[in-house]
Amino acid sequence: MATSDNENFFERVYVVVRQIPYGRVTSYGAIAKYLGAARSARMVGWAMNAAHNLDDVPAHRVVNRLGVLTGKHHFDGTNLMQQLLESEGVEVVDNQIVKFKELLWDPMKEL
DNA sequence: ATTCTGACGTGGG
DNA sequence: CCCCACGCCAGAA
Repeated sequence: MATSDNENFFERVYVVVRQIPYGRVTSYGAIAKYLGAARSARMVGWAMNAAHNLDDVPAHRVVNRLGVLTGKHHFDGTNLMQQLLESEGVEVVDNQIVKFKELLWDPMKEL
């Protein structure tokens, strides 16, 4: 894309996050890597912060590489993120996703 | 323009 | 196992 590829880094993240299947989760690093910014995993998380206003972006399905709901603190409630995940059939114990490895949806692998 | 921070990740002690 | 420091890049003060 000659020049249209200059989409905001955020939007790129959104596109990937929006494709996360129901009941699945992914990590910031995985998304960053898919975007070619593996060294900027933080930016993914930062992008989510902006996505906070978008309903199209299920940020609750994005966790850190350990499967921990690190960003739950940013959600409206304290356990909103966990509730959303559990409502999708994702077990969460101690802010950590159970079987995270099995539920992990890697964009590079799936796409 | 400069400085700090941040929902990460990796590595080292 | 826990704690600390560095890298990375973008946005806000």
